[in-house]
Amino acid sequence: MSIKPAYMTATLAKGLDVLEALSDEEEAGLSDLARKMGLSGPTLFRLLATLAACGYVQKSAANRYRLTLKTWEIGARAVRRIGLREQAHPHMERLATELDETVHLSVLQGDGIVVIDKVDCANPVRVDTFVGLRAPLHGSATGKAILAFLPEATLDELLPSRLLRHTDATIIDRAALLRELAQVRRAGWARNREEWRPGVCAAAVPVRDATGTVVAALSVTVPSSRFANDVVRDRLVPALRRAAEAITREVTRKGQ
Amino acid sequence: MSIKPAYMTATLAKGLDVLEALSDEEEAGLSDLARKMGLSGPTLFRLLATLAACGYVQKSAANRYRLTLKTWEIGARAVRRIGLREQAHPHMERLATELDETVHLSVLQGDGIVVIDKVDCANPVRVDTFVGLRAPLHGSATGKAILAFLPEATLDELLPSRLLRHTDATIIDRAALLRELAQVRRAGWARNREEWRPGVCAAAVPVRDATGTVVAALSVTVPSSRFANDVVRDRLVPALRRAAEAITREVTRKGQ
DNA sequence: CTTGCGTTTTTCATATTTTGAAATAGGCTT
DNA sequence: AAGCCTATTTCAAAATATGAAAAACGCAAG
Repeated sequence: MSIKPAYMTATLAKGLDVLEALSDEEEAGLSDLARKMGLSGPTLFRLLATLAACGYVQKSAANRYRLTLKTWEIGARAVRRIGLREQAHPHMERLATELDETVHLSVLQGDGIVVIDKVDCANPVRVDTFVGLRAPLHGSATGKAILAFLPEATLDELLPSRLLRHTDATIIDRAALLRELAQVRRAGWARNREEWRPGVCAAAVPVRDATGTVVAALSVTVPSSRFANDVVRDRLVPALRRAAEAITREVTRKGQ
Repeated sequence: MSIKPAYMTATLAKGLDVLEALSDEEEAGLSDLARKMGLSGPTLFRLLATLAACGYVQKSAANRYRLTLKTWEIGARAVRRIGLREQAHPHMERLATELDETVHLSVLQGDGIVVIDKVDCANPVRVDTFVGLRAPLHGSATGKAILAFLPEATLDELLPSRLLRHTDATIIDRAALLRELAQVRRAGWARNREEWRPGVCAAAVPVRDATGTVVAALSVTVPSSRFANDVVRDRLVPALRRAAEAITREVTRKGQ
């Protein structure tokens, strides 16, 4: 993974790659991993020993390695610093109950969005998601709701020249996406109709902080069967908007 | 941080230390951090460049560095693999409502416990905690509830020879702690009376998986003023126990 | 109990990488 | 414009990481 800019300590990069590789699997053996990553046995052995010594990885009696929760712990502090989550949560619960749909709070992270909190609905027919889930910017309602309010320069950096196709409905034409983003800006909400995962739709609104900057997005993720246009317009979007505004007020109050 | 066992690639260890150092602060400048960590400017510069290239760190226009959510994202997958959380959450909500106290789900991680989920109570007088919080094994109800059911060998490894004192009430005598753990085993629940943080008490019960192994602990964290003995015995503990059993049943069912 | 294969761990000489001093370039303040 | 602090770049020296090969395991099958 990752490009190689001028200054780069190779060993650290390799170690981080190991971390990432491990996060893909329940657990892994040394030689398997070495093959998969193109590292020599001894090298990976030492990287893993270091990761283990630093507490990022655990080695079982059977010589299998797995991630500990240390990365998560470190990251949790970063998430906590965003704040927002505690203040948003009660509103998300209310929303999930009112709409009986799964509600997500997500933020921009790298070239995608990441779900930092969610509240499941009671409805047994629901989409499988989880806190920590990453979604593409151009293929998610959340992504579009955030993209639409970004400075143009940032947007250019974030959008790759070739938008990846995930389903038949994915918007891969840059101009078309920009048109849609303009529409999102006008309407104040974004939608995703099976553009990333078949059968999955969503509606999202931006969440602003006290200064009016968009810092996150609030969304409901809905199976296609329940995503009729009028329901979205008359039920989902108004409720989302109310919740987002309530969150902003909350943050503004708490902020001072 | 961290000891230096035989096999250890120094560069990776340094890079990980940088990650940890950054997690302590909102953001940091290069020279400050270099001083604080005892690294030379250029070295830290390269480590940060690598961390940035790999997406773990972001560099602002003003040359300030801060963690991204990448560590959290990686860790979130590990947490997700534990499962448990989704299944436990509804029971935790019920418990928080019933008792009007903050409920935590925590697991063993390194030489402490880490909160992997929580549900706040409505009561405005409550203890400040957060998902991702780490607590000492011997100074928390959760820690004791987990310790008590560990194989003796593991327990020996986990408990340092000198238990750290956090408050006047902290149990720092190993023999006393072992006696208390025996008591926890007998009673099936553990308590913490201001042993870690002044004013903060808690009661915890172990959570077992389908095989009967203790995999987590469920706890209520309560300000001292509400932690009367009879309340704990008659109200908190029975409710905790019911919830923990319900979670175990849930996990057992879902597992097959 | 032995043999043998696959894995992990250790050793070690070599090549590479990392390192920090010093020089350079930016920024910001006065 | 001068001064001070921080970030970057360069570069030769020094420390480190590297992988081949050897050694140690662990395990399954004979």
